Amino acid sequence: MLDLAILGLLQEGDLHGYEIRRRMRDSLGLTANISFGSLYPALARLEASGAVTATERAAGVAPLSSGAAMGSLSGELAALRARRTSMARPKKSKKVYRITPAGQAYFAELLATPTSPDDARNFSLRLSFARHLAPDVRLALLQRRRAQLVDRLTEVSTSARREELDVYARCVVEHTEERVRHDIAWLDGLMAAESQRSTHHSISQDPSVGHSMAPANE
Amino acid sequence: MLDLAILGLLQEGDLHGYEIRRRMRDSLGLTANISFGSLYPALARLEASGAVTATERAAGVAPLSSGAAMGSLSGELAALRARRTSMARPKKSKKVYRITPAGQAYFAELLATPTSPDDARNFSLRLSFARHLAPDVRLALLQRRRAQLVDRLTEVSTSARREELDVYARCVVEHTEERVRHDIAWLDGLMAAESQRSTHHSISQDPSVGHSMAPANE
DNA sequence: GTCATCATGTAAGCCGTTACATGATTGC
DNA sequence: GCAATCATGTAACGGCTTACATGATGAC
Repeated sequence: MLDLAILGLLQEGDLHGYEIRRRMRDSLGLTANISFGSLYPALARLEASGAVTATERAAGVAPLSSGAAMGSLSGELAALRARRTSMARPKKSKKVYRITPAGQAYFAELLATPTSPDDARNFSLRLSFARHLAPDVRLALLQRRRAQLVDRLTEVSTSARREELDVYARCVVEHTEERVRHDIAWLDGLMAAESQRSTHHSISQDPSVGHSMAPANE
Repeated sequence: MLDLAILGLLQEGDLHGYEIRRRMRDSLGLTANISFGSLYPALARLEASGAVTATERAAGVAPLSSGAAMGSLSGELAALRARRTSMARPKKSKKVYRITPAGQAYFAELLATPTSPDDARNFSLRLSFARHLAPDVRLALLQRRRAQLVDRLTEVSTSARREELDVYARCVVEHTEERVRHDIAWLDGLMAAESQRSTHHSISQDPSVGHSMAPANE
């Protein structure tokens, strides 16, 4: 789950850990901030497994962007220069992560693999990265989620001992049910949009819009 | 969290583990079934700490309540039948749990204590049991939750780099935001109902309605 | 110069899961 | 008698949190 989120964010551009956390909060549908205690070990693991590479940015180095398009080259140079000039090996410095081809493969695998506790969080995360999926896989994702919600709805209405519940418990159950219905309607809307897109797919293949390959911002 | 749910359900009447699990699914707002691997150890812990007592049905042991009010009548019959028919001490039998005064105290403490990861699940659970709370504590619970959601909303709208997101990520974020707004409106409705109730509190103190002290069903 | 914020990490532990194993009850 | 379901448990493990510890950067 964490791996998927990290790799997905790194597809948009190079980032350091702190920034990854911020984006998880407000780019993904995540309710709560992920903790550093799980983020940094995850990054270390991904680096060890070759899914990402880390370039250690030393103190007082100019940011990437100056003139060129992709930043890591100047970044590496800057890091080297900084290491030469000032401190030999700063104990703590900003580490910028970049996804590798192996990491991209891993990401694709994670994204396509259905997960066993297929809850809302998992689904939201996958949907956030849905532009990396083939249209049919994407549609399957939506349909699978819809089927789950429908299952849950019928299950809830079947039990139907709602009259025995007190006001508060009942209102929680009803609110839950309402939310499920609402989510189903939402999914229906998304699926409709999907089929519309698929009819126009010869015109614009890539559903990505308004996306700038921004480097890690400072 | 689990302890709170278990004890809360046992306040409605005696239950065995399997039934507790079912009620967690459809009486509480729980999305997924709790697993037995966490439920049974939790029950064992609660029993060891004296918060609940377990009467083993069909073990030749008479249930607690011979003549008294609470309704384990069917339990007694089952025990009698089991004693008549077969083995003296079956290795596995249905265990019916009952909350103790100590358990009720523990429940009250858990219910009133605000939790650090104060997420939706925690809130739903507490709200389900809100009839056990004093009106002011209940209102505080609602207000605290509302404040959190509002915080989150402003936080999300502050970041507002939504334009940089692709269609899918953006629609996830927007749906999340919409859900938060909807939840806030829901809470507002609940709080309005609360203040209405408080104006009539001399007429009916106990907000519990339509609740039958059902024994563990078979 | 010091305070808040940014930034990276480690250690301990909780809470829950999956997978496994077993026994009792009920319907046919 | 056999299958499905009800019912109780154990063992191993995983993911994520809190609390702790440290260092760099920028504002004032």
